[in-house]
Amino acid sequence: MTDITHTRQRRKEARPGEIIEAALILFHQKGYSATKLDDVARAAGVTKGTVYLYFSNKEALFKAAISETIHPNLDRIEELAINSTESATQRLRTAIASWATALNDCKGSISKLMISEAGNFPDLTDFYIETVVKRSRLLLIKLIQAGIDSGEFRQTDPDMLARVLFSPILLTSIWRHTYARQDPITYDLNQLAQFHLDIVLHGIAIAPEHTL
Amino acid sequence: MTDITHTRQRRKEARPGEIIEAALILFHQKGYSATKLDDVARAAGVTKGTVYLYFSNKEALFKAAISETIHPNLDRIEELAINSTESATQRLRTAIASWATALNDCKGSISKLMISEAGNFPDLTDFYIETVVKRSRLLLIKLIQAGIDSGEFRQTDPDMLARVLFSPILLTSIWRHTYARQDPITYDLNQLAQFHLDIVLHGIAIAPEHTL
Amino acid sequence: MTDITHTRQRRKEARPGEIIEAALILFHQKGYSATKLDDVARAAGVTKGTVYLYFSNKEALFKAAISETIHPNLDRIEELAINSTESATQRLRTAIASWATALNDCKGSISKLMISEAGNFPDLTDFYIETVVKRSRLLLIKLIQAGIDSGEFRQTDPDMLARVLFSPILLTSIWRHTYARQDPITYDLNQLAQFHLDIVLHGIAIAPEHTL
Amino acid sequence: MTDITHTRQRRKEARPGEIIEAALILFHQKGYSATKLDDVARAAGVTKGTVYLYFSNKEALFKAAISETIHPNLDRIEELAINSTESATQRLRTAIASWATALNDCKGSISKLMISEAGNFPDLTDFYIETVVKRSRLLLIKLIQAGIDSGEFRQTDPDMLARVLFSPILLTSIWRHTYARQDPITYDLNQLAQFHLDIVLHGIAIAPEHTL
DNA sequence: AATGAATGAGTGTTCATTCAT
DNA sequence: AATGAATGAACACTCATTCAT
Repeated sequence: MTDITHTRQRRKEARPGEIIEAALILFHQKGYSATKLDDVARAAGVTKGTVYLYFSNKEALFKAAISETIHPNLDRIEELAINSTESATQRLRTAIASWATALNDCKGSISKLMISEAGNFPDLTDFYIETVVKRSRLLLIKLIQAGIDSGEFRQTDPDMLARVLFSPILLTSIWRHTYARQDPITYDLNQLAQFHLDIVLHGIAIAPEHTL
Repeated sequence: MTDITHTRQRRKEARPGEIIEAALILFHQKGYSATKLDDVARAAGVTKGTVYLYFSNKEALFKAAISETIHPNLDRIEELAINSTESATQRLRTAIASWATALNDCKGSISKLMISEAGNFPDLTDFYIETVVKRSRLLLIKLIQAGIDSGEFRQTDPDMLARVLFSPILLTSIWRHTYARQDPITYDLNQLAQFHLDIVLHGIAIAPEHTL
Repeated sequence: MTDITHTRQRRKEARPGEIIEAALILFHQKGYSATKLDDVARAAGVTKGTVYLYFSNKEALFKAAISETIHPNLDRIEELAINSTESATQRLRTAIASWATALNDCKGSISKLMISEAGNFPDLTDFYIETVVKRSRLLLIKLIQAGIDSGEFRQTDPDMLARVLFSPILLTSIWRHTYARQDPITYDLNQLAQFHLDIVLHGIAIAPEHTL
Repeated sequence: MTDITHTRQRRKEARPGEIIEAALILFHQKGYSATKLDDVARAAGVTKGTVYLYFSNKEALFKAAISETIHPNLDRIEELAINSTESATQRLRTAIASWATALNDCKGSISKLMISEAGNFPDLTDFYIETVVKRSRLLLIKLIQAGIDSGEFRQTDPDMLARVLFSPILLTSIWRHTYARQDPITYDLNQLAQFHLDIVLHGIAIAPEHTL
C-alpha cells in the first residue's frame, strides 16, 4: 500500500531522474546504439511512452544522461583549487584523491561512454571536453606550476605531467568499468593514484642515471 | 585488358583484408552498432553481398577485424623480452618505445573499440584480455622485476608500476583516436612515454619529502 | 469571483460545442488522421482528458462534428420548398442563393471533409448522403420540374440539371476551403451561382446553332 | 515457370510503377495518413523494405504518385489548343470531352487526393495548382474568349464561365470516386459535360425573362 | 566470385485512450 | 468536471541477411 507499488504513479518530479539513471547504466553496459528504449523504460519501471514524455528522443535522453551526471561534479572539482594554504604537494595529493573518488562513482561510466560515442555526438563531445576535461587539466596544471614556482618540484613540462598524472586513475577507472569480469582490478583507485604520485615525486631509480 | 585482369586477380586475394581494413576504420569511428555493412562494403569498394562471401555475419567481421589486427603485433611484443643483454632500464625504454609505436597505428583503434564493445562481445573480450592485455602487462612486470633484482630500481610493487607505466601511452593513444578534433594532442606518443619514464625513474621532488 | 464562476459555468455547458468547433477546423485543415486530439484539446482550451468527457473517442468526435454542423442547416433548406407562391425561376434563385450562403460558412468544410473521409466512415457517409445530398438534390429537382411543368423551362432532364446547377457552388466552396493560398477565388459564391443560373436560363449562344 | 510467379523477382524497372499504382489506389481510398506502408507494399506484391528501395519515405512516395500520374496528362491537355481550324464551339466540345475522358481514369483520384491533402503538402499543392489547374483553366478561358471574339458566344466573363463549365465534370468525377457506393452516378461523364455545354450554349429559358 | 534486389525482424516514435487524483 | 501522467498498440523506417542471377 506504500506509494511505490502503484501501477500508474504520479511522480513527475522523480521520473526524469529515474529514467536517466536507468539509461546511464544501459548506455554504459551496451553502448548507445545497442541500448533499446524499451529496455531503458523497463529498467526505469515505466513504459516506452513515458520516456518520450520527458525526453524528446533517444539522443536527447543520452545527452541529458551525460550532462546531468556531469554537472553536479563540475563544482566539486573547482573547490579543490581554493585550499591554498597548504603546500602544492599536499594540494596535488588532495586533488588527485578527489578525482579518484569521483571516478569511482558515475564519472567512470561517463568517461567510457564519451570515448565510445564521441564520434557520433560532436556537440556533446565539445561540451564534455570544454567543461570537464580541459577544466580538470587546467586545475592540475596550475597545481604543478605552483609546485614548480614554490621550488617544491623540479622544472618540468606542466601540461605533459598533468596528462601523465591523470592517466592511471582515468584509464583504470575506465578499465574497471569495462573489464570487471575479465581483468578485475584489486587496487583501490585512490591507492593507485597515491602510489603513482609517490613515484612521480621520488622517482624509483636508485643509482644516478648518467648511463642513460 | 591484362592490366584489369591483373588488378582483379590481385584484388581477389586482397578482398578480405580490404574489407577488414575498411571495417576497422568505421567500427572505430562510429562504433559497432552504428556501423552499417553497407558503409563497410562501400568503403571497401565492394557490395554488401561480397562481405558475406568472406564473413558469415557482422559479428564475425568484427571479431576478424579485431583478431587480425592484434595477431601481427603480438609476436613483435614478445621479441622485446629476448634482448636480455642490456640493462633493465634500457629494456624498459625499448619496450615502451615499441608499444608507443604500435599504439600509434591501428592498435589505438582496437583499444578504443574493445572498451566500447567489451560488454557486447564477452568471448572476444576474453581473448583480447588474455592474448594482448595480460601478455603485455606480464612482460612489463618481468622487466620491472628484473630491474629490482638487478638493483637498478627501488623495491616497489611491479604490478602496480606496470599499470602506471602503461596508462599514459594507452590512454593518450585512445584519446587521440577519440578527441582528435576537440582536444588535439601535440606530443608524440613516444616522447610522452619517455617523459613519463624519466620522471618515474628520477622523481620530481627536489626537497626531501619527510613532511609527507 | 462571480465573474470567473460565471465564465466557468457558461463554459461548462458550452464545452462540447467549443470542442466540436475546434475539431471541425482542424479536421478540415489537416484531415481526420492527421489531426491529433491533443491539438483539438489545445485549440478548444481544454486538456485531452476533457475531450473524452464529452466524446467517447476520436471517431465519435468526428461524427458529432459532422452531424452537429449539418443538422441546423437541414431545416433551413426545407423551408425553401414552402415559399410556393413565387415562380419556379424565382424559387430556384432563392434556393441557390441560400445554398451559396450556407456553403460559405461551415458546410464547405463538411463537404470537403466528407470527400476526404467517406471511405473510412461508411455509415457516417450513408447518413450524410441521405440527409444532406439527396435531400438537397431532390428539392432542386422538384423546383426544376415545377419550372418545366409551368412552362418556364424547356423540357430537360431535371436530375442532370440539378447536378449541373449545384456543381459550381459546391466545387467552388470546396476549392476555396482547400486552395485559398494557391488559387484564391475572388468571386462571391452567390455571385458565381447567379452568374451560372443566368447563363443556364438564358443561354449564351447568340447565333442559331443549326451547325451543331 | 513464367517469370511472374518468382518469389524474388529481379525487375527493377517495373517496381516503382507498380508501387506507385498500388499507393495511388490506397491513398485515394483511405487518405494519406490512414494508408499504411505495409498495405501499399502488400498491394504491390512486395514487402515494406522494397518500397524504401525506391522511395525515400512515405511522403516521397505520395508526391511521386501524384507527380507521375499528372505528368503524362499534361501534354495531352496542351494538344487540344492546337486544333485551331474548327469553330470555338467545336473546340470547346472537344476540349471538354477530352477532360471528361481524362477524369474518368486516374485524374479523378488525383483531384480528390489533392483536395484531401493540400493542407499537408503545400509545395506539392503549389505544383499541382500551377501545372494542372491553372494551365487547364487558361486553355478553357482562351477557347471561350475565341468564341466571344468570333461572335459565336455572347459577351461574358470568360474566367467565371471557365470555372462554371469545368465544375460539373470535375465535381462529378470526384463524387463518383468518393460516393460510388452511397450515391452511384449513372451518367457518363462526357454525357453530362455535353448536356451542360448544350444548356450553357442554348439556354433553357423559353420565355424571355425581362422580369428578372 | 560478385552482385544488388528483396526481405522481414527489429526499433524509434507517435498518439488515441485510460485512470488516479 | 477536469486534469495530465502513464500506457501500449500501431506504424514509419532501418538494416543485417538472403538468394537468384
